[in-house]
Amino acid sequence: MVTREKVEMTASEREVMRVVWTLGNATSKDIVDVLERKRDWKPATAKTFIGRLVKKGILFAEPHGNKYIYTAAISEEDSVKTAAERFFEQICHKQAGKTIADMLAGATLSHQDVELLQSVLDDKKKHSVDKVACNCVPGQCNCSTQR
Amino acid sequence: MVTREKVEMTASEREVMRVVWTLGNATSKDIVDVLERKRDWKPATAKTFIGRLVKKGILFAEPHGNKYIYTAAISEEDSVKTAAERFFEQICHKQAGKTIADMLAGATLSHQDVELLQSVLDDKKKHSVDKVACNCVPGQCNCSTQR
DNA sequence: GACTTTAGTTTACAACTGTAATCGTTTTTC
DNA sequence: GAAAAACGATTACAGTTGTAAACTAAAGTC
Repeated sequence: MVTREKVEMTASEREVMRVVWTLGNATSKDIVDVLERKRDWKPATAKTFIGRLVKKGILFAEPHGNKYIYTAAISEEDSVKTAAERFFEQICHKQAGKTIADMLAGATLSHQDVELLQSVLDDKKKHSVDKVACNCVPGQCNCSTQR
Repeated sequence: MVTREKVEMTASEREVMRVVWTLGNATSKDIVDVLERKRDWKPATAKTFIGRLVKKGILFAEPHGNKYIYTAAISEEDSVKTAAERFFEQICHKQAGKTIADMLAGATLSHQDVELLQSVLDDKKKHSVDKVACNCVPGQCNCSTQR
């Protein structure tokens, strides 16, 4: 099993982090309560994930009396960005555009989102290339035969 | 452990599938060769993943003499789409726009990609909303306090 | 102060993953 | 046709993940 440079978390661990990101400071009770309702987790289950996140250094546990106040060691934005990167590492660079277009098509967007996207896209227009370079090894994509 | 409706695959299994998607029909040798070079996998390792994919029904194994010709049971496009959906299930709907914008900013795009994206975005403009509805349980995002 | 609740820690345990060696057959190859 | 190579199946085994009970110690409650 390969050691990952960037600490990554599982989907379940992310559930815990979302509570912490939302609240800023969270007690285990906060986390347990939210996930008991959302995921029907027993308190012990949430605690297991809390413990694992602390061990991984993704959650800080500051002693506060006899218990802890938990805070996030990484921002939600960074974490989502890292997860997105990992996602795109699994597909050919040439497919990124089409894939993002699919995501876009499937998303519900606000006017503000659309504006932001338009400005990013405008910027991309200035830097778009004739052909996106393939990052695959031979046999893992048909770049040569692809348009 | 929850049973997933849609069959999903791990990153390693996806490596195998990419070879099959690329070649259309692949022998185990094709797969072994590509991944021996790319990932330095021993032949046995690739074979394990082939076996698991067949068992999951993601790979078809058609007997051909004494060996098999492997073909994909699902298209790469569908598979990427499913993976993307799973990704977005993990974050608040309200963050989707920003997240897609980040992905866009980080991607290398062809002129054609930009055109496609522009047309999707144009369509989105017609259907964008004032406020994206939050899909989170209380305590897992700050919708009320967010712009 | 005895009893209950709460928080954190330890232990459990099966399924999933990554990584492969070994084994039993076929198929080549000389 | 005997030896070597190739292929698929079986077995192995440690680390990860999901799910949680049990245990321990502190804190609040009557």
